Amino acid sequence: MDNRETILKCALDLFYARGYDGVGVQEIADAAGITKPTLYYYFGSKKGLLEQVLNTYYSKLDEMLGSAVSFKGRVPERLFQIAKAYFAYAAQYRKCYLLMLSLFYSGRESEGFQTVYPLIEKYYNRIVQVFQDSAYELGNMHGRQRQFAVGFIGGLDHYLMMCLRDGPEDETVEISDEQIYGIVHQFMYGIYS
Amino acid sequence: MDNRETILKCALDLFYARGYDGVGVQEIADAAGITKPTLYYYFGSKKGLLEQVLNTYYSKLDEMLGSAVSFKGRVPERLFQIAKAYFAYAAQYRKCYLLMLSLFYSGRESEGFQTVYPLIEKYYNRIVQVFQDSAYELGNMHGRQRQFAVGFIGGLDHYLMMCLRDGPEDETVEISDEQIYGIVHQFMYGIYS
DNA sequence: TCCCTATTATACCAATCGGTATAGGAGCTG
DNA sequence: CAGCTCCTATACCGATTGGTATAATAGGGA
Repeated sequence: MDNRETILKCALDLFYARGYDGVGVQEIADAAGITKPTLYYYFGSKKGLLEQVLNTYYSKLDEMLGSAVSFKGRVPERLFQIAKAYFAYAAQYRKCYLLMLSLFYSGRESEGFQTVYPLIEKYYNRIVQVFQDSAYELGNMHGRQRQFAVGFIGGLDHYLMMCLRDGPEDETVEISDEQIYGIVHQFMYGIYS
Repeated sequence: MDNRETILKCALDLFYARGYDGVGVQEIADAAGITKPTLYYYFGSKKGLLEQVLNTYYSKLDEMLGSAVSFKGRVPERLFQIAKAYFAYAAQYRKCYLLMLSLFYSGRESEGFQTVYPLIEKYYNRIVQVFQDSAYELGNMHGRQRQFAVGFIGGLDHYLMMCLRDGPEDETVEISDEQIYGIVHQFMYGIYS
């Protein structure tokens, strides 16, 4: 593993554990076993480093979600495929996923939020599109496509955070198809069914 | 407004906008028009200041949720009452609510998370209890009370964040009973109904 | 050999970090 | 008046912040 990759990995670990603002550049350099100029040679600035961390791992989400979104079928099945891809990503790239989540929830004027926002918006719109495309099946949503998308992703995010955050460090958390099905089902049909 | 209150208010504003780690003590003192020793006289440390900010506004949530939780009725009606109280709190104490949310989502090893966690856990357990108490009505939940509670609060939180965060600063965001009813209804019966 | 580019470390910068030692003023009680 | 408590500001602490000027390395092509 070359220096660049080592730095990326250490930065992710530290940002995940203590937050973007809570970690200094020096500390990342120490963890990676290099010095600050090396870090600045590759990333230019602390913000540049965060961008690279996020972009590197976000591209994986984009891929994994891609095939799920284009899956043809009825709405429950499509949402299940999406949730499955989403969960698989979150489980595999757990730290980056949780880091993105925490940045998304952080203050609007913070550098972290501003860096992650464009990425999040991108995949939000993909999910909105899914509901949009399902208008013939779901009936008139009265413009609530966005609300559905927000509710759907919000449910997944919240569930994942609770599952992943408390799990053992550096160990893959298994989420079964039954669990995923249960969550999607609840979203579709409520808790009474 | 005395110095203590001024400091609390300014700290909340700044923490909300740029995060706990993103704001220095000096900046808070400047915003409040006092000096650092005054701040340290009242709060002892930066963490102490955060604790006081959170406790001050959290106690309101505790009150507002209290009567809603003890409301007698069937599950949908109870959840509606809780959601209503929760939304009222979030709208009224918007910055503190969103600050708590962002701290809750931040890294486990950060000071912010550790400060807010005990508070969050407290009201989470109250909601879990509601589902617990409704076992006779919801049937065997197979120990999923916690999952229901997480899903319910997660839905409210996510919805609120999207509503409140983008709204105009220092202006109350109105959330109608119809909206609240819609969200609770979706939680209970899904999006198909 | 010489040069060029890519990569790295030493040593430094001003500014800010959280926090404090010290002392002075205001107001009350005796 | 003295003495006390409450509150506040000046001035400072060592450590760390994000970031950089400079130069030394190493390797490849000519």
